[in-house]
Amino acid sequence: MRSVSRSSKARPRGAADFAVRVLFVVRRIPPGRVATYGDVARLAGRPRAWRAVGNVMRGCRRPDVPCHRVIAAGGRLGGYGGDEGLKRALLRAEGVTVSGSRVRELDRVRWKPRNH
DNA sequence: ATCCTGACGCGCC
DNA sequence: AGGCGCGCCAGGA
Repeated sequence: MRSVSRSSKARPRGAADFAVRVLFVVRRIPPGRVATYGDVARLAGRPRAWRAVGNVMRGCRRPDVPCHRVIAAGGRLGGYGGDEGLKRALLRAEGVTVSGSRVRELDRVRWKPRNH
């Protein structure tokens, strides 16, 4: 047994590891599907770090990271650098029905990753 | 180490 | 239907 005694509170991993995980998760979201900030937080290993997820998204400007597929809870679009219209257009282009600032039938387009 | 800021979530008015 | 406030977490000054 590895009596490693890992401190539950302490983060043995790298400091910016959270951001890396978040980006990794977002990159796995397939086209036509969306995930809420809460979903990403949970998949990244921090169920209550939705806030931080948003901050990471804010700094993510990479083309390989489909940050437009990350929306707010309840199907609300959330932010997108102030260009909510662009986010809406991108989602619609992928087949996601968006009404106003709200994604319709969230349960249907919500990305459900398999338990790997 | 402390304080402040946020592409949030959720309840309540 | 909106808007407000509080709680949450990570990063930067």
